[in-house]
Amino acid sequence: MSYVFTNSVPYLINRAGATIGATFTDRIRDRGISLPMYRVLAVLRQTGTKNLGELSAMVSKEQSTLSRIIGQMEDKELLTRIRPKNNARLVEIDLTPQGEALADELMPIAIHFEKVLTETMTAEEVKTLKTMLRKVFDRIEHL
Amino acid sequence: MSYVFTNSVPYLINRAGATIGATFTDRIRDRGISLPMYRVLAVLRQTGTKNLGELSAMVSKEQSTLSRIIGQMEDKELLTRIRPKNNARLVEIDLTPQGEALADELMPIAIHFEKVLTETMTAEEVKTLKTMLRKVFDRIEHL
DNA sequence: CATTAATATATGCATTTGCAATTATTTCTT
DNA sequence: AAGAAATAATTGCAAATGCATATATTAATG
Repeated sequence: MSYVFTNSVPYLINRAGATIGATFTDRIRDRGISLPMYRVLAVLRQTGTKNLGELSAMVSKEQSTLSRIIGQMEDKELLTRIRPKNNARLVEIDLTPQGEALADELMPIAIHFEKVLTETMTAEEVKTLKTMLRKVFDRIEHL
Repeated sequence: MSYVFTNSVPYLINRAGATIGATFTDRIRDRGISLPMYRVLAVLRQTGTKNLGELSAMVSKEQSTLSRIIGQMEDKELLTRIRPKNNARLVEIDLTPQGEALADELMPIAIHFEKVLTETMTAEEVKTLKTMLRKVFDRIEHL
């Protein structure tokens, strides 16, 4: 079968991702945070303490960009950055109570997105979609 | 079932999309074009003449950003920008022969990506993945 | 145990991006 | 047909981004 760009996996993923991201950004703008900031809140709320490198991998942002985002979030007192005494090249990033509260406040929006995006799919289709998205991600290292 | 951010559709889509994009960018850097530029080449090669608004929708980039990207590509003589006589608020964008040649040159890379990303899936799984990505995109307007 | 290598984060700087406002053209209304 | 509204593209500007480099700390090596 011939290759058609607008039918390719990267194209379809980017189109969906960019559009969801723009819409979510609109929805959280009034809270004064950006989409990458939301992702940081959500990851930390879910998993607890992370250092910058781990967070960078989880939110799919360059470490240098994320370093600055974390700095801004620290200024907003959404999180704290502390260098552990036993290994001072790391920086442990933790949500403050305000950060946790904001993450909790935004959670219903994210739940709503998930619901609307998947409500016309069968449970099986949702499962396959997510499994394939993980598989795509895992295949990138073989490119 | 409880909501888990890193298991959500937006998270999984963004993670896959951002990582594919970064990898593809690495792969085309030596040709002197960016990922958005590649997408413009690929869409125009596939579909022919487009105006800015149409292109913006197809490559999922803000019109203002795309306007500048198109300007750069015009400088590189990859495409032309013409205001049609019959409707001069539009601008018709077309690949030059050099633009077509570059699109053709990059096509094997895109084909390779598609192959590697999907080669561990069944045909049925690929079909479901793509159908669900289109469905996700279509659902965004209901958010 | 002193040097070198490796790891983790942060910063300098040029480029890219997105929002808002602007310009240009066409369409609608009366 | 004139003025208002709508549509399309562009530009000003501040903020975000990514690459390269710098800084700081820990680990490895001779």
